[in-house]
Amino acid sequence: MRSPTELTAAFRGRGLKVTPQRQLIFRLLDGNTAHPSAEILFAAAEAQMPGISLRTVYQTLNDLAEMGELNQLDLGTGASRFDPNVGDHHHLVCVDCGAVRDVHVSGARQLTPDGGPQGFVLDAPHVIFRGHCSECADAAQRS
Amino acid sequence: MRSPTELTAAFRGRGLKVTPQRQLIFRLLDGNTAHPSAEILFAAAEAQMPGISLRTVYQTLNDLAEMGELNQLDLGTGASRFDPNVGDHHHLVCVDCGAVRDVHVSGARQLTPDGGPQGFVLDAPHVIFRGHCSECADAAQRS
DNA sequence: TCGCAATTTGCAACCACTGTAGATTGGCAA
DNA sequence: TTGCCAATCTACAGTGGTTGCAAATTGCGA
Repeated sequence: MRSPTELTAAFRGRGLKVTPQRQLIFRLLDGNTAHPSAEILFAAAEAQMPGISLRTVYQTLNDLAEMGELNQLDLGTGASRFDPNVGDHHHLVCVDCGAVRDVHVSGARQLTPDGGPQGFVLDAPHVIFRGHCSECADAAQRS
Repeated sequence: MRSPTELTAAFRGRGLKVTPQRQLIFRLLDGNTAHPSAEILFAAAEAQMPGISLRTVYQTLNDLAEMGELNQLDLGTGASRFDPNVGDHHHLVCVDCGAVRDVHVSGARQLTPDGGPQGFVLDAPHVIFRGHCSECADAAQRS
């Protein structure tokens, strides 16, 4: 995702308006590596701008995703997670608490389906490592 | 997933009962490579057993997944997809129509996160290739 | 500064899925 | 073979995540 300033220009260039609500969401996402859900972002936004609606958060996230500024991830954690890092990377997912961490995986770009793409026109592969984060593994150990 | 006959024994062995509804679902999944959703399976089941409930389909799918006979896949297509193939393989997903195809990917097992597992205890990686299947790519071409 | 299209908000609706309860039934034990 | 009872089935309500809609508001180019 580009900086809040650059996004402001990008939105205007598309005929989209730049509202205080959107600027707040830009700032909340800028440099955010927590892979927040819409609800989590809404909670953070509400703390700074009481009265902002969840609907507006969804709307802006969808706009950003459509512009390619944001990756929407479906990792089986219940809600979609939003990732402002749109570079080449992959994900570690804790199946207990839903924590998500970015990771680089060398060799991932070179992966191809054995036997060819089966007629599909394919994007780059996405690698998901599921498991238990240290906190959850520790908690399970103790119990 | 094992054969319907073996599943019958496995269910009884766990103190679970084998009902006509469950046997039907076993048969619908046996050798099924379509990665159906619960709704799709329900529609197929209802055709052969009018009156069967969606709740029962979910219940049985959950039981099978818990027993490790079925993989539940969250691929961002709206609903969970169920895969009776529990061997080592990966997936091609059409982002237009939601079609899913099994693929083998040589080298996938060897993938690891650069910089180590970050404290996570990890399962085997899962590789997802998103793209457009031939039908959807053709349809987009024509329009 | 104006005007209008884009946006925001609140709320209803929708989809996928799960909880619950009462009626039913598989399957073991006698 | 029968009887019992826990497991199951169905119907329906409820939940969580997300989108549709309409009325009121507002950004921003002319």
